[in-house]
Amino acid sequence: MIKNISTMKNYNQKRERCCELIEALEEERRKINVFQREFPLCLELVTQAIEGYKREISGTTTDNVYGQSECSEQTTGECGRVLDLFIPIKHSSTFVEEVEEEVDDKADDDEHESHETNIDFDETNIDFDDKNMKSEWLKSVQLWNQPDAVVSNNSQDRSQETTETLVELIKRNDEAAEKNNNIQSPETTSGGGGGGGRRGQRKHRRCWSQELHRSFLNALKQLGGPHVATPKQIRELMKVDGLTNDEVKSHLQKYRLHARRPSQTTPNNRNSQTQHFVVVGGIWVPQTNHSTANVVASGETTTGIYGPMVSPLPSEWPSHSNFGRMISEDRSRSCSNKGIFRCSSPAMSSSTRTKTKDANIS
DNA sequence: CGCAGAATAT
DNA sequence: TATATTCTGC
Repeated sequence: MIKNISTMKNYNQKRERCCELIEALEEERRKINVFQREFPLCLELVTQAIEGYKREISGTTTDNVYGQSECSEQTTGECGRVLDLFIPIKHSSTFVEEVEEEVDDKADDDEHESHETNIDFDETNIDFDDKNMKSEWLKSVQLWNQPDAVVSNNSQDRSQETTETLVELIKRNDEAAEKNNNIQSPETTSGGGGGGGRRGQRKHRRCWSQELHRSFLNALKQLGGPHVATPKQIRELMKVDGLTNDEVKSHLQKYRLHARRPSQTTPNNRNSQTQHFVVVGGIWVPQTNHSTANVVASGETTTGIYGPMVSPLPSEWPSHSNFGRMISEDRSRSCSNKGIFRCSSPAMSSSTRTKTKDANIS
């Protein structure tokens, strides 16, 4: 009895969900269509997924209730994966969202899904080079999430795109993502009118596109380097709408970490403190010129953002790279030391800085 | 309190 | 690994 009810309910849920997904997928497919050449497989996969779902809600009704997992295997190998990957795109429908969130949470807590209720395509099943696939997919997903901005943007450039690589597409995607970010971040606040609250709900991940990062670096530069610049200042300088201090702070933290590590690759016999300086200097002075760039470039091939970020944009930097002009802007914080900072004693490392600075002020 | 930075979580 | 969140000290 109860079982039946819950079963029914369950089924309806799934059905609803499928419809939703189909719609979403179809929309997505339209979008991918534009990139058909670049993402033939994606297109295919999405198409298959759609078919799979359609079959699911039309044909195999009853089995479905119990046979969800079966479907994932049988309907299309991809189907399950596709769904899996698409789940994160929660469109509207609070209900679905609710359900999915639970799933998410559980999955978060322990990757081992024992809840029979839902579609859990064991991620571990997916062994073929899904790792790559997935990341690619995710990127694509991001892409499709973009408002038409991307589409138009891309279709516009399309002619040249023929020769462009995925990477470049993705870059473009990044840029658009930035726009998107600006839009979506403020929306985080309240989940709509009602009871409100809705526990923590992590913020949308800010994606630091190249543009954004460049802006960040630019601000950093103007402020006198990663060690003197404060998140707030940076944010103000960047003038990016929707960018929060926390985000900048986090990014800055990461940046500093990256800035520090590569230093070890450049064994600078001195003490570690000296190292900081050299390297940091290298980063601050992103001259295309090899001697300095070297420090960074040779150090890390890994990141792709931090090292490369500096060198690949030669045209950008030199133009405003008048380092002498330290826009000392304002703020008590970023005062005096600016000009002399870099040449000042190595002893003044990041940790010391704050105190020194404050001491100077007070 | 707000901010910055480090530490930790996801 | 990249970003978010929390913890601390000022």
